[in-house]
This record gives sequence, structure tokens and C-alpha cells, in this order.
Amino acid sequence: MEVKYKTIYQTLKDQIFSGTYPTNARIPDELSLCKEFDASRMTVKKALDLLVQEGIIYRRQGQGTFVLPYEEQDNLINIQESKLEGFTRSSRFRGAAKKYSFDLEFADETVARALDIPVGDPVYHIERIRYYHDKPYVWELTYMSPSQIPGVTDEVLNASIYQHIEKTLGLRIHSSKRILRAQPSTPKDQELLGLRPDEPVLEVEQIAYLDTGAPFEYSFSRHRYDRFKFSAFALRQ
Amino acid sequence: MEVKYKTIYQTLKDQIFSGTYPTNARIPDELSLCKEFDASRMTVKKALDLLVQEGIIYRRQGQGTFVLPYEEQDNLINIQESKLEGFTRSSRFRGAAKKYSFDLEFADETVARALDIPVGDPVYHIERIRYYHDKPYVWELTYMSPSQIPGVTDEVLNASIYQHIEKTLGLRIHSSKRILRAQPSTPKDQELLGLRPDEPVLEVEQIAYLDTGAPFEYSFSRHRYDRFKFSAFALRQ
DNA sequence: CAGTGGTCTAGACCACAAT
DNA sequence: TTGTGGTCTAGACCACTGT
Repeated sequence: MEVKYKTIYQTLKDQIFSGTYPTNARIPDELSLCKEFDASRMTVKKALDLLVQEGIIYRRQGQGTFVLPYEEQDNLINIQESKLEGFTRSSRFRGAAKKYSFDLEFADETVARALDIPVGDPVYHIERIRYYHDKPYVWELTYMSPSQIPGVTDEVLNASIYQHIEKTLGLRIHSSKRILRAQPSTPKDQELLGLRPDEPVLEVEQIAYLDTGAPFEYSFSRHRYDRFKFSAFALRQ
Repeated sequence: MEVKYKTIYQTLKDQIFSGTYPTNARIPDELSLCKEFDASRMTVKKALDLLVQEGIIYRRQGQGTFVLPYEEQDNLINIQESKLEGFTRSSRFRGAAKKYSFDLEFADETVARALDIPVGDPVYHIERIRYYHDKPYVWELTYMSPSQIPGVTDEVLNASIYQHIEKTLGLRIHSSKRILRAQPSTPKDQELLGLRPDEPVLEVEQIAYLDTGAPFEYSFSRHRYDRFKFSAFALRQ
């Protein structure tokens, strides 16, 4: 938080969630915030824009800036999409993970196209099952190319693959694209996640990119339908 | 597009998708764009920030601004979440719709809580089935309170409920929250969408809000699992 | 009218990358 | 060193809202 607008953003966010500015309250106008944080109006605006993007506040010309109602928590795992924290939040939620398999395979056409490598090139293939309250909720299949991400070992996987990529290899993760779909469960889904044949999974297909634009990770996460939801907030324009 | 930064945003976006700046190309630096559009650097930045948010470009300190690869289209209906167009795009995609039922009911507990009205209050209950290439792909159930949104008729529904709300009633739609889940299909899903019993639906639950903060619409859209996907883009921070 | 947010400017200095 | 984007300022004028 070395940057001023992020400090203002975080301070206001903390104040909102700690109840200093409760739901539907009006927060101080921009000029007051400028004085409070010793910042220019553009800087305060930038902080407020972040909060608007996350659906935490909204602003009305001529009236002021107001705190939006926010959600109580429930028992579902909730991936909240937000531009500021999207990538990290979803990869941050983990729960206990069990490595199910880890080997080297030849890339089939789908994997090769996603990772932008030739068909038949070797790829790491990692499968994990993650648990929440001691019950399985997701089966993850991950593919990475050793030519892009070398040195993946059991130890690396047990620690953090992202650490390995960014710290050890000195690469930078840039972005990810995700596609969500409902799917009938396969017999393997049913076995691993404890589903009945008529119970579906929510599949999240993800391609993650390095800052060079190269895709480095292709993954499928097959979630129990009753333990995973995805929420999104959209402002009318 | 009366505003300068939106004009710059739209012009660059058009140029990118028309091939003036192809995938991975570097677009002109900020000072050049300032001259080209006769704008200050802050204004150009604001336009570029929008494109970054939508996952169209990315920027690298010391290097420049680059066009990200973008998706080819497939046959699935694709709801792209983006802060700029999120609300409208998804309510813009329609296809032919058939009204399945339209009546007045007493709000049950779920609907009452979502719409923030007392249990037992009357609510409009609208069901529609939407078609894409002459085949059903979604069954929509919508609840609205006549005390908030009066005057809903067959004619209004056949035209546009959003027009009615904003033009006729003079209310302003502010935002929406959506939750996505996979669900087993019910016998009714199977009948309406032509699914087998083992085939699931992707359910999108949505609450839409007026600018007063009041929820005015509660809806469930149950999509055929094989004709709907939801995609999201996340930047690493 | 006064108070609010929305846009825009013309600079400034900094951080980072390539040369 | 040069060129790039990142942050920040101290104003200005405009658009909208409520009084």
C-alpha cells in the first residue's frame, strides 16, 4: 500500500466493513476526503472508483457517495469476481488439498491448443482433490508445459506452484481467462466427489497467461454443484 | 459518446477489433495518443484503463501498451462479464422469447426476502422460454413487486420491461447481483428445455436494484448446460 | 442557489525497461 | 540515457440534485 490511492481505498474499505460507514450511509464528499487524506481530488476519485468497481459503494452526481448493502456469508464457497482481487482471491481459497496424481504426458489436441504448443509435446499433468470441512468439493486437472515452467516437482506442488513460477523462475503471471459451465457428472466425478449419477458438476476451465502473453497453465476444476457458487456484480451504465 | 475519454476508448476498441492494431501489437504511447486525440494524458489514461479492465489491452511500465489475443466465437451463448457492459450485454442478448405464463401470486419467503417486501404481498410472476436457432436454451422465472413496478401488462412484456421501468415509470436501474450454480434438472426443466434426466442446468439467480437501493426484480434463469457458458477475465494484481 | 460528483487540463516527479 | 507507463497535483468548468 505504498501508493496513496490504494491506501485511501483500503482505509475506506476497512471503515465500511468495520461499520464506520454502515450500509446505505453516505460517506464524506470528495473535498472532505481530500483534506482527510491530504490528497488531490483525482487521487481520491481513483480510490473511490476502485470501490465502485467492486460493488462496495455507488456515487450519484449531485447527491453523494453511498455504501451498498453487502452479503452475509453462507456455507457455499463463493468466488467473487472483482477486477482488483479476482485472480488472487480465487486462487487464494484453498482448503486442504490431496495430490491425486502427477505425471508427464503427451499433449493432446485440446491441451496443445490451449497452451499454444505442438500436439505430442510433453506436459505436466497434475490432479488434485480439495476438501472443505473434510469433504471433497473440487477435482482439479492442471496441465503445464515443462518448456515454459521447468522444475515442477512434488515438493514444489506441495508448497506453491505460483511461488515457483514467480520467485524461482522469475516469471510474471499476468492474467487468466475462465469459462464456467454446468456439466453432467462422469463416473469418475461421482467417485471422487461423492456424487450421485444425476448430480452435476460446475466446471471452471481456466487458461492462465504469463506477462509475455504465453499461456502457461490450462486447468479444469470440476466442483460439486452444491458446494460452489460464482457471484458477479454489474453496474448499469 | 459525448465524453472525450469514452470517444477515445471506443475509437481504440474499434481499431483493435478491425485489425488496425492486431493481436500482440503495441499501440501508440500515451503522448502520441494525447496529440492524436487532442487530450491530456489523464484523459487518455482513463480510456486505456477501460480497455485494460475489459481484458482487451495490457500495459507494461517501460515497455508500452499491447493488444491481448481475443477469442473467436463459438456456438455457445457467452455472457461476458465486464464492468463497462456487464449489465446491458447480458440483458441485451435475447433471441426469440415465448411467454410461458404471467400472473399475480403471493410472495413466498424466498421471493419476499429477495425483493425486501412482506411475505404474502402480491408479486408478478413471469415465465419465459427463450430460443436460439429455434431450440429452447433458457427458462426464465421473474418476480417483481407491483408496488414498485406498477402497470406491467402483456404489451409491456412483449415490448421491453426495462423501457417501461426507465421511460414510462421514470425509475433508474442501478445494478444487479448474479449468482451462478450448477443444478440437477427437474422434470419441468427436462420438459421445457428438452433435457434428459441426467442432464443439468446452469442456474443464474439475479437480483436487480433501482438507484434507490431497492431490489425490484428477482429472477432465476435455468440454462441448458450445453448451450450456455459464462466467461470472466481476471488480471493479476 | 449551494453542494455534490464528472470531466479535463498541463504540468510534475517517479519506477521500470531497453539501449 | 531515453522512452515508456504510474502516480499525483491544483486547479478549472460542467452536469445534476435538492433547497
